[in-house]
Amino acid sequence: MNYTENSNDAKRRELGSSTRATGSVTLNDVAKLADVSPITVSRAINQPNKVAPKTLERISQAISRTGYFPNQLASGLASRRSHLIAAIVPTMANSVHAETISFFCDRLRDSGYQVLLGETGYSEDQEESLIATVLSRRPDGILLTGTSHSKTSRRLLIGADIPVVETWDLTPTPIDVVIGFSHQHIGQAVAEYLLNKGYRHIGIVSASDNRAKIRARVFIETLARHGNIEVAVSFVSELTNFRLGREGLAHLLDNGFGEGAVFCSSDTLAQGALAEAQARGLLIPDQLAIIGLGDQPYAAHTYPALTTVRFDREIMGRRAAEALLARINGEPVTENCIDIGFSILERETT
Amino acid sequence: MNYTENSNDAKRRELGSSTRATGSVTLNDVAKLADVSPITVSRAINQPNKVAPKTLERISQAISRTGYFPNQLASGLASRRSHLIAAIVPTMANSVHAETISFFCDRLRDSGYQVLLGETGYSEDQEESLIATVLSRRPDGILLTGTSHSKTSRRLLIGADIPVVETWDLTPTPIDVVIGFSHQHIGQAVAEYLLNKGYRHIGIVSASDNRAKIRARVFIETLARHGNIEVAVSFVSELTNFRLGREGLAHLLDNGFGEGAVFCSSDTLAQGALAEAQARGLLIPDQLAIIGLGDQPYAAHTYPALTTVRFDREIMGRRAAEALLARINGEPVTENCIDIGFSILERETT
DNA sequence: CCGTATTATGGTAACGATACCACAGAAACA
DNA sequence: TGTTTCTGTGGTATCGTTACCATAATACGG
Repeated sequence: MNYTENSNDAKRRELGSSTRATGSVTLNDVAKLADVSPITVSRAINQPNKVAPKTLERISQAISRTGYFPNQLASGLASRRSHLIAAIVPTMANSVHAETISFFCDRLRDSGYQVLLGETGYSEDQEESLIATVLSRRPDGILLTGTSHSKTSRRLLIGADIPVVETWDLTPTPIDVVIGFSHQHIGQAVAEYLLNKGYRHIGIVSASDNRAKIRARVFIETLARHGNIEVAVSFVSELTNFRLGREGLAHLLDNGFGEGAVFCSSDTLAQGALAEAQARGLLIPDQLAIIGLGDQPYAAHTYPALTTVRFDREIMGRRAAEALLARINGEPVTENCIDIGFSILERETT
Repeated sequence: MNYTENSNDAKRRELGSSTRATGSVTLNDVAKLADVSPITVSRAINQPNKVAPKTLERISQAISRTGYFPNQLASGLASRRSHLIAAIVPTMANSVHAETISFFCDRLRDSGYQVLLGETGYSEDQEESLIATVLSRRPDGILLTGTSHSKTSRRLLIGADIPVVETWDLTPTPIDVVIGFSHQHIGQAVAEYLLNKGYRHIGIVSASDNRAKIRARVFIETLARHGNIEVAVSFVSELTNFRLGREGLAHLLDNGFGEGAVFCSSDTLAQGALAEAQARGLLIPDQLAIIGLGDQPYAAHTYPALTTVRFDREIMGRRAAEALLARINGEPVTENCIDIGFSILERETT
């Protein structure tokens, strides 16, 4: 009964348009119009200096006349270069990551690479499945957040044989390149800073993601060792927000923490803590000192201005992009472990 | 001189491995091992219910034995479904957009679609070139921020013949579907709210992106019409931050704006303004009332708590994803203009 | 037990680009 | 002028997958 259709199909094929034709303009159409071979059009687009000026002119006219634009899927398949870079972050809802990615995109903009985004929600399992999914797009490189990955994740990444940049942390054993800062050192540095300022009654309001936990651990250890101080601890979830900061400090205060200094594991938490302290009428920093982490844009402008730990997200995002591009282009990357450092910005809350 | 190489190549080809072989496991390898045809493996992956259980079992063993994972570039090329959705935002550094994208990704996670990210930096030109680049990846759908696009952009998008969702605004003439809220109505509603509260001395600290300018215009018009009030105006850049909020309010106060109410075009600006007011010892809201926009997580917890205009980024992100998926799957989308509305949350700063 | 509907599988030809090699003609050199 | 290098271009095969059609095998109803 569908004989008619079949013969139609056959006719269509004879006429040169296949059953699966999409109607969209292809490189071939441009080539025909410009009266050159497809490969020359391809060269005109990708290596124009290898094509004679007159030919180039004819081709670019044909391109604009047909409204052609390339199909990067086909290009990626044939050239084994997808011109895609995957970026995997815990969550974009945390503005420090959003900012890093923003700088990362900026740096990539004019390189012909585009960013494939994935969120893990701080879960290693989800990271693993995300990595598998993302690798099936054959990205030319991948940006990861953190240095802690499941065995399978590492295996997949190594097997993919593409540049990998890990960020937000340091490790002596990166998969490929790591760009970040030491969370141990931050824990220690903040502890020592507070000791030097003379604080002896110290608490911490901390998120519970891996990196925050490391900072908290070293912070607590350092204070125990150097000042024989027992730290009052209040852990909140991985995802932090203003409310959790208020609640975290409230928890400390309601459980006997009087006056002293509190290290908050993010500026968001610190800002919440600040509000809670003010709501309770505590004098800052005389009765309660607060130090945050991240140097978010608002940190310099809270009232009083927030003391915080600063690290440069612009440098991290940009250098991550540069490292990936360098690796992709086969340039040697001399350092595979880049410490961007951090600093403590003393403002008015300590 | 390279005859030897040629004959090597020929030999290699005879042996079945071509010059361009990549070494990676393909569907064919799996098919051979499972002793079925490639197309059956493809079906086993994409429509497992169409394959006999025993065959399925053999294939999935072959897959895990070989460590195969699919090449989505090839898949996309052959099936004309890239399973890619492009998301274009002004900047991820603005947390309201980052959040929207986060919810958007969440909703898409288990659908097999992934997000290709692009930032326009609030520039229409950059949006245009970004759209062209992105479309060359043949995404199955695209999310845009705002409803104002260049002619070329519109032409490209319509030509691409894929679902398009515009967000963050409303328009009677969407390209395809629009999900957002009315910036005119916000300008009017905030003006009326302040009038009803009895304020007669009113200022505005506003960003200068399209949507903020529309809100500002209607705000000013409404106050002129209904209260015969001349609004003190302080415009800042497109990208807002805390500092600009302080400076914006300072500008107003230094130019003769005494006591009254100020509408800030984002909570970020409002927070900065709040700090500036406090630094100057102004009583809030008695001497200076402030209303923001966005209901950022911290807005409920500033001290005093910030009155603001709220709209639901979760709903916007999620519904945008759902609309795109529905369109892609050919389901009818009844409404092509979805107003998610907004509300004024009265807290302590007004 | 036969004809029909359904299920499971395969062969072949795309999808739209680039890699690889070959080669003609121009330019450079002896 | 003859030889060699360089420049510009094209032919063909391929990248790894799926669409389309065909067909064998099985189930089903009377």
